[in-house]
Amino acid sequence: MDNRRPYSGVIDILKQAGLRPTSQRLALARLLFEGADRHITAEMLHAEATAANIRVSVATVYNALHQFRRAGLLREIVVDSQRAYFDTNLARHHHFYREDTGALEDIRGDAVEIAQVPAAPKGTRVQQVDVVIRLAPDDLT
Amino acid sequence: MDNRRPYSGVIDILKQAGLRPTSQRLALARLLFEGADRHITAEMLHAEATAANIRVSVATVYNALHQFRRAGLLREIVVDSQRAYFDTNLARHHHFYREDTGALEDIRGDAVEIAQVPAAPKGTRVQQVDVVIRLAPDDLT
DNA sequence: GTGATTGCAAATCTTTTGCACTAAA
DNA sequence: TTTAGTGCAAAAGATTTGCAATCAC
Repeated sequence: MDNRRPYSGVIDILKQAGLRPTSQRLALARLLFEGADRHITAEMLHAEATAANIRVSVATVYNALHQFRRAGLLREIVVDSQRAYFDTNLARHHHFYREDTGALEDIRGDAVEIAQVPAAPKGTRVQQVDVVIRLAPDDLT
Repeated sequence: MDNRRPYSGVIDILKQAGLRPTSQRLALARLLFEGADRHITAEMLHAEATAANIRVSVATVYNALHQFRRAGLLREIVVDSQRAYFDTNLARHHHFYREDTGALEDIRGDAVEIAQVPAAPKGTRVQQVDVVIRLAPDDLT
């Protein structure tokens, strides 16, 4: 086996997901998975890649984000009806969302207790329970 | 006072919201508020208006929806990062969302118990707590 | 009248698609 | 090789904007 290549951690992540470790997927995966957990939009990721001198088209960023999501490497967070956010934190958790700035912040899963979740309607099953706490600036004028 | 006009209920709703009861606002408000509570997108409302022989432009539908929301007559529900849904049910409540069909269903506010909601970060206040239970078809293959 | 409201079309923004080109295996 | 992946530009879908025409008061 060839273990001399750098970034083998990220390469393995991609391989296990059944995705060819192409140079742009690798670069995007490094931005996403090598640091701390993060919340990101396609536009943000594309800008970061560009800033890091990685040439990727917007289409490829969208492709990669959705491939990563399908592979279970990312989770989509729906907090804005105009743009999609992705979260690298896969643990069960929830979010604070500042509507004015668009900033997202994690809430640990065990910090919110949801009791008596109603049963799913007939013919359906619960896929996920999302809790979003929307925040506004606390202007104490 | 002139009470002979039809739809005075809806007219009053608009007037109290500080919105001139123009013919298209009136027609849209009737579609929205005269029946049972409903979940609707701009596109759906425009199609309904058109089907009811009401001539309104798409832009006016968007304007009206946002004016109604600002006036507190509607609530926006964020369940899809591509389109905005509006809800005429103003009571505190939550939603089931079928990702495959886009169908929304209310969950009574008292049917979900959220315990230990964490405090809002410094400088912010909680505006709203949204719980979305995402549903998938229960294929018992 | 006159200021708010509308319609229309064009613009904008995010996301997707089609297709020729390139690169991984 | 051969097939998946990429870039680009164009298309698509939702929403907003600019501005002249129209309507409520």
